[in-house]
Amino acid sequence: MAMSYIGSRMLDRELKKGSAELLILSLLETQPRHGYDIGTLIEQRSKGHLRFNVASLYPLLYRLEKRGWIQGRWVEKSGQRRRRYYRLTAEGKKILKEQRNSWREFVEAINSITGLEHA
Amino acid sequence: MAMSYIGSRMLDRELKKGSAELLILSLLETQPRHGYDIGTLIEQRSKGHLRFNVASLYPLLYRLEKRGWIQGRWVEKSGQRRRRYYRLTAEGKKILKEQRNSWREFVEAINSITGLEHA
DNA sequence: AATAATATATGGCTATGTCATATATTGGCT
DNA sequence: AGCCAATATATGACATAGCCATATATTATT
Repeated sequence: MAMSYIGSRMLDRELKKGSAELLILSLLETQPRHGYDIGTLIEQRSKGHLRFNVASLYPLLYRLEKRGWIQGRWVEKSGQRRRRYYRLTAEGKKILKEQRNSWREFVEAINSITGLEHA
Repeated sequence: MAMSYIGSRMLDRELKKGSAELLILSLLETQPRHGYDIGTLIEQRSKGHLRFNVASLYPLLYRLEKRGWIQGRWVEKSGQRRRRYYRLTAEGKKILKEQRNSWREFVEAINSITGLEHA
């Protein structure tokens, strides 16, 4: 029944749903990357605050590819397991720009309501 | 089947899921308020950027009350439809503090990843 | 040989916002 | 009086997307 809410754990989980796409698109902006790389990068750069479960990450990559925002290709190298590298498409770049603006507006809106109510 | 994604509409929608609790707890910090008041306040203070559907708002209030974070009571006044006013409980204040910290960390984490990737 | 790290994959679960719709009251307009 | 907008709360069915658990396979380390 899932009875225990740790409060901020709950917040984190739900917030991630909205930011996952923006994170991935951002990381693919300058260079193609494979899934595992994206996952570890998010964890490292956020200093462990954000961690994506692989069961969220790979399905999300498939969705983004299906929508035409990213494009993947298999790369096989000797001495390495095969990897699927994703690059940002033209459409993806457009969406990234939109989502960056949207994110900024969202943060401002939340802060305007939650930051020191009386003010 | 929901086939069309407008990009940033998607981001907005999902992000709201994680911030709804924080918004409501924040608005109840200084004074008790009823549901409809909370809904309109969120819309006004965010200058229309955030708008909560009533079908999200009321069930959320019931959940928060069930968890003991807020406490509601009916108020009936002549010349007014009855309203249910919610106030923040001691537990709710604790959670609000946690969620504020969590929100700040979250924004920092996202910005550290999405803000100008090369840097 | 055993274990850890790398790398991708998926079925079932859960949480929560949305759409659509419903009920009631109050106030303003014509 | 009749109509409609705003106020105020309520709920069933649906969609989305991250999580848990588990699986497979390759490479590196002990």
